[in-house]
Amino acid sequence: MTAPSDARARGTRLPRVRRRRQLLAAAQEVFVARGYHAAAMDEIADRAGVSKPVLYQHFPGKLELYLALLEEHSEALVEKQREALESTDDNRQRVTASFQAYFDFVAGDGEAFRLVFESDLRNLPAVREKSEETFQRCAELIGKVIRQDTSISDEEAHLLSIALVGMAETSARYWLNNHGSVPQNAAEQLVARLAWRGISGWDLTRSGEEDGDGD
Amino acid sequence: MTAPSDARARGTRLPRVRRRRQLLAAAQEVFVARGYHAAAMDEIADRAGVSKPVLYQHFPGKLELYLALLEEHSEALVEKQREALESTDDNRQRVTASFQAYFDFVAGDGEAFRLVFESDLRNLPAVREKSEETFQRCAELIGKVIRQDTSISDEEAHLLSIALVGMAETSARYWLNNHGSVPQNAAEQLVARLAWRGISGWDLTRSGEEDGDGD
DNA sequence: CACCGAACTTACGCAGCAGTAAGATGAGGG
DNA sequence: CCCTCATCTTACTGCTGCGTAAGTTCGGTG
Repeated sequence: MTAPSDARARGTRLPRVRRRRQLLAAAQEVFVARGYHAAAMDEIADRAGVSKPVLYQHFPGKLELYLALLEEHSEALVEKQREALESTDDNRQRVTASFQAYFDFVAGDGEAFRLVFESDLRNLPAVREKSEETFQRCAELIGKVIRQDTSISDEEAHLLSIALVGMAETSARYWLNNHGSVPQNAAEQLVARLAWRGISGWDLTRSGEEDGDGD
Repeated sequence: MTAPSDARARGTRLPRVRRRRQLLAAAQEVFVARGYHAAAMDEIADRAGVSKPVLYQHFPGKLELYLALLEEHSEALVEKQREALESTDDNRQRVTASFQAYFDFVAGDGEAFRLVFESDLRNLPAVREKSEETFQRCAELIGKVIRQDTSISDEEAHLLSIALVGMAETSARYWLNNHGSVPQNAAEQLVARLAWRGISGWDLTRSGEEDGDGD
């Protein structure tokens, strides 16, 4: 039960780029564990086995350090999502792949998803914008697929995508926090099925329908 | 364009309970606008037309003040949700009512929903627990309905409920932030339809199904 | 009308933490 | 072997903002 990252080798000098990578890793751990506000620059430096001014030789301030991480992981999520949707032409498979991508993102990379989904700095415009932009880009990727294969209006497709992304994000986060009760695979499949049942064949039913009542 | 709340009557003495209510209202405005961290006790006091120590005669500290508001609005949401689900026996109607309740909650009460859904204090256990508890209670209300009318297993029903609540929360928040593009009514209906198509008749299809591919 | 207690004020202590001089240290080239 | 420059350290400053000590005003009651 020692520190998970390298506080190892306290007192070794590192070339610039290597040190920078390590500082980012240390910062991620601390920001994820404590959130932005409770994270102290001293602790980040400590965890990297280095003193505070070194941190300031690599990043102009706490905010920029945080934004670098946020940017990196936001991009990673969108990219994962894009790959998932391009991985197949079958829309049923696309839904599965898309949810899998969300769950993978949440399950991976030292819980970095908390920076993107649970930032305690959303009141800062720069952060809010980045978060929302990421969310929207994911939704837009899905919206494009929906529009492409249906006659749903742009506006409706957009809102439906938002709802689906919200569903993915929420269930993935919940699943991770209550690990152990359900394997990732089962959780993904279940939620993907819910989503697929929701959107598939949307064209065929129109606004007035009652759709039975079996629940 | 004066201050929306009562900084009016600076210098009037108020009986204890009345002052308390007013302080809570002032605090809500500031916490909603700035978030917990950026909210200053001085500003809250100012907005109530009073000096800081008065605040401390009503609440032991910033945190307790915040928790009082969080508690109040969390309870309101769960209650709204409970009423919605009890308002009818028709499950299709229940879904509509449930989403409507979410949208109403988000649309109402000076954006108090931001305290419950977008708190920048989630890293504090007390706050995290309250938020998650609220979320779970909403899901549980829905889960109970699902289980009651289907043969879905408890675990599956629970995860499905989580997904649905996530969908509601996300779409309601998104809808509010991008007001104007769609009327509340339309947004509610659209998302409710997505949800209903997702869960209704779940029993009839089983795990292996392909369910067509019309998108 | 004098007194009392609740409601309120000004003015400060104090702690945590981002960011910054100014100086030490060590690896590599001449 | 010594000079240089990048890397790193110790030790500080300054600010912001919560919480409080001590003193003031005003409505009501005997």
